[in-house]
Amino acid sequence: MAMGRPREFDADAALDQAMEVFWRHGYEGATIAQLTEAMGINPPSLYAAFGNKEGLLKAALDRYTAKRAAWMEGVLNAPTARDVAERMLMGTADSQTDPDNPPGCLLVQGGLACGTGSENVPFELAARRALTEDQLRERFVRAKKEGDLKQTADAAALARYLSAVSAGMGVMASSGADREALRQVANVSVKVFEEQSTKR
Amino acid sequence: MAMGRPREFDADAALDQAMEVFWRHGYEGATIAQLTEAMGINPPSLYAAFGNKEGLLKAALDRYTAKRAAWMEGVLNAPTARDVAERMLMGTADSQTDPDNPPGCLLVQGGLACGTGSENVPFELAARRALTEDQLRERFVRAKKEGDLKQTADAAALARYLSAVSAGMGVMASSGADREALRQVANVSVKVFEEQSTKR
DNA sequence: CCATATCTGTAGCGAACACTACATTTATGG
DNA sequence: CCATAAATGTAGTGTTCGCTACAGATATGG
Repeated sequence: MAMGRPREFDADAALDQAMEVFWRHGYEGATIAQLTEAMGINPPSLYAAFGNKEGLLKAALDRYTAKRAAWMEGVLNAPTARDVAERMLMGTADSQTDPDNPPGCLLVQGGLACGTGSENVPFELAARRALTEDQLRERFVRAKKEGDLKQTADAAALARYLSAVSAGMGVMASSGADREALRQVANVSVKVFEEQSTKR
Repeated sequence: MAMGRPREFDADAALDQAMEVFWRHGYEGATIAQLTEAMGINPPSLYAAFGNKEGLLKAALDRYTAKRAAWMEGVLNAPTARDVAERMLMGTADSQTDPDNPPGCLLVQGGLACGTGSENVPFELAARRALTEDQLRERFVRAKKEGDLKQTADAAALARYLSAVSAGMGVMASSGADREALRQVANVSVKVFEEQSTKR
């Protein structure tokens, strides 16, 4: 069997560039011309590798979550629920205002409402946001078992709350909120967990 | 001076329909064809009345905030900072899951990141979100003067926090979160204000 | 009743969109 | 060294986008 001509570009490096275009302009605002230029390839290479624009988005989202996995593991490994919340929100504040990437969060501004024909893009983003929320909820269930979170605490509600605050910070960051503003929000938000924690 | 042929459609009623299209599909996802059909007019009437697509969005945003003004006044008239927060977040949870309008918040999903040529749409939305945050901040300054909010409380940070939570709830609502889920977030969020309030 | 001014509907403008046909190039398997 | 298979670059495809020219309709001012 012949194997065909090998790909000349690095798919991961190209995805990093595509990710940034989607991040900055949203799914519908990003054009194939912008994407191919940033990726350093021509349209046929893009379509051969990723199928279509939506396939490219999914691949970029996979890479986005993969890159954040290590950080997220560090968040979940914090000793207490309160520390999980603090690491989560402070890390979110910092990454959403990191000059090395576009402001905000790809999973938020990538496309909350889309036009006819792209209806599942918002669902795609929502599904990936939900994964983080699930991880947090399970972590808080564990925190209750371990006793650092009150038995009366609602793990699902707390996880949803953290998810909402992160998304809200993403909205603010996307329109220019600076790091200090987001850290203020994080600091206020964490107080909820101090009230829900057992005294030490 | 001649006055010309009078307009045959009701501008406010047409704006209500345009608002809903922008709300459901976002600025870039909404097409002129969808807008004109929903508004019951033809493109020349739209352009004569609102200039262009962005002008129509601004007019729709004006109407959106005008319609919410009465509700917002009720929020700010709550007796204490804690009650302001509760009314704000509970009302947000309800309106963002009201079956009479699209899920979520127009000022959030209308367009956080846009393509080349629509760069000021996100700023337009952000400016209007900032107005609400300003109102909240001033209300919390008043609450400190009136004594129901601790003197150590940071009015600006609390306003930003409420703004972030509302936006985050909008993100969740846009992807199908139900009313109960948003109310859970609201309930958790309000706890911050109980800690920042003076004992009674 | 006419001149002027504005709205309305039809019809279509140029540009940009996502996407692809096709010939060429570059690898592998035998 | 040839047949096969896949990626590439050029140069488009048809469609949809926001927007508008134009002619006819409908009001007012004098």
